[in-house]
Amino acid sequence: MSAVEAGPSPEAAGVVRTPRSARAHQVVAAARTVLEAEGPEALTMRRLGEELGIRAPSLYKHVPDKAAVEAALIEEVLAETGAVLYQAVSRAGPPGSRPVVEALLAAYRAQAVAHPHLYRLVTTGRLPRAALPEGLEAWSGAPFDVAVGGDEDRARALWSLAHGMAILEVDGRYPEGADLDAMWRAGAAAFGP
Amino acid sequence: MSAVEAGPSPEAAGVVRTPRSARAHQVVAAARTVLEAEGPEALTMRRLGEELGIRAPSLYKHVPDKAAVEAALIEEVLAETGAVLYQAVSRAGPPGSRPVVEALLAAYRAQAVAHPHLYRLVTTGRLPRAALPEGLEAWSGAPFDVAVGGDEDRARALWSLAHGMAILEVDGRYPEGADLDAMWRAGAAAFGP
DNA sequence: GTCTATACCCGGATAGAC
DNA sequence: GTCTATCCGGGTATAGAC
Repeated sequence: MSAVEAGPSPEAAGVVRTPRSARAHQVVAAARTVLEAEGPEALTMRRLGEELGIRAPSLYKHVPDKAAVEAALIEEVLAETGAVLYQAVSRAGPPGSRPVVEALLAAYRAQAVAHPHLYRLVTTGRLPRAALPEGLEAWSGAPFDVAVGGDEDRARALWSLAHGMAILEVDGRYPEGADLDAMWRAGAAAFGP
Repeated sequence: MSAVEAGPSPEAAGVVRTPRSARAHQVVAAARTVLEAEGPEALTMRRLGEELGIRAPSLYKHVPDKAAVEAALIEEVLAETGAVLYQAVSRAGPPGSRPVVEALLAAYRAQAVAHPHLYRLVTTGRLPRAALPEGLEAWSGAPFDVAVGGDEDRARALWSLAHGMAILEVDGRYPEGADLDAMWRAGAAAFGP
């Protein structure tokens, strides 16, 4: 794992984004639109072709395969999420403080709930690391290090808590009447100093 | 959500398990074997037919569809996991104590790591609640209530932390050199009194 | 009541013509 | 760069043999 520090953008941290042709970019944009609006079942190559006014096989001139489209989407979302989390953390107070933990969790939850299908795509199953820019994954998670004041193990535990609450909320796993705001507060309290 | 209390078995808590024909039971057993050994891509109706020495279409005389097979598997695993977690919690010390939290997390992690494909099946995506016995889901999670001494919000946060750490570990999401034992300890410390 | 054969639909992907 | 034709694999409905 390369040493990447939290910051406002991946590029500022020395992470090199994957270059893509204009047409490939359109494919990825279409994929994002379809996935966000209609979910993963709708994300088919035929559907992406439709969206761009061409036949599905033609897509393969611009993009290697479906997995590559998804990887590109994951790259976009990791970069955006990392930036949002960094913003939240850098405004809330000194590293390691309770307000920072609260701000980080609030921002994390908001991202997940606002884009549930994207959130699942990025966080579920194995990550296609080979297709992602070196260092991007670590950079996007760096705000958690800031929030806990540097302890790696605690940072990973806090990230795990955030992901657990986010994915279970997005997947509708909590019981009907559960007070999710109160649960997120309890989570912040457990990691607040 | 019906009021279900933690206990050694779902039946003891008044949860009624779904009845199934002997042949249907064999189908579910085969599904478990295939899924555990080879993962979700291998879990196809044709493959289950092979396993039982019949053609795939014949399976539909015993089982409504593939989703029902998965739901039956989920039911089995929820019952088993709930029992294991109850065991762990009931031996470790008084409800709400730090040793109980540690024992619960250790048992939870062990279950997930021992059966990663089953763990993903049960915890990923939406739960097919309509196909599950009333109360089973709540019963299987009740040990978390015991572990935190009754606070619902804290119990849900602890469950979320456990799931977050378990799924990220099983999915290989932590960086190469991460000390996962230390992370789980940090998680327990956050929720230990 | 149990199984088989057949067939349909869908989705990913390739080959080769224009 | 786009097309058409085509293959493959997976879920599953139907018809009918025994």
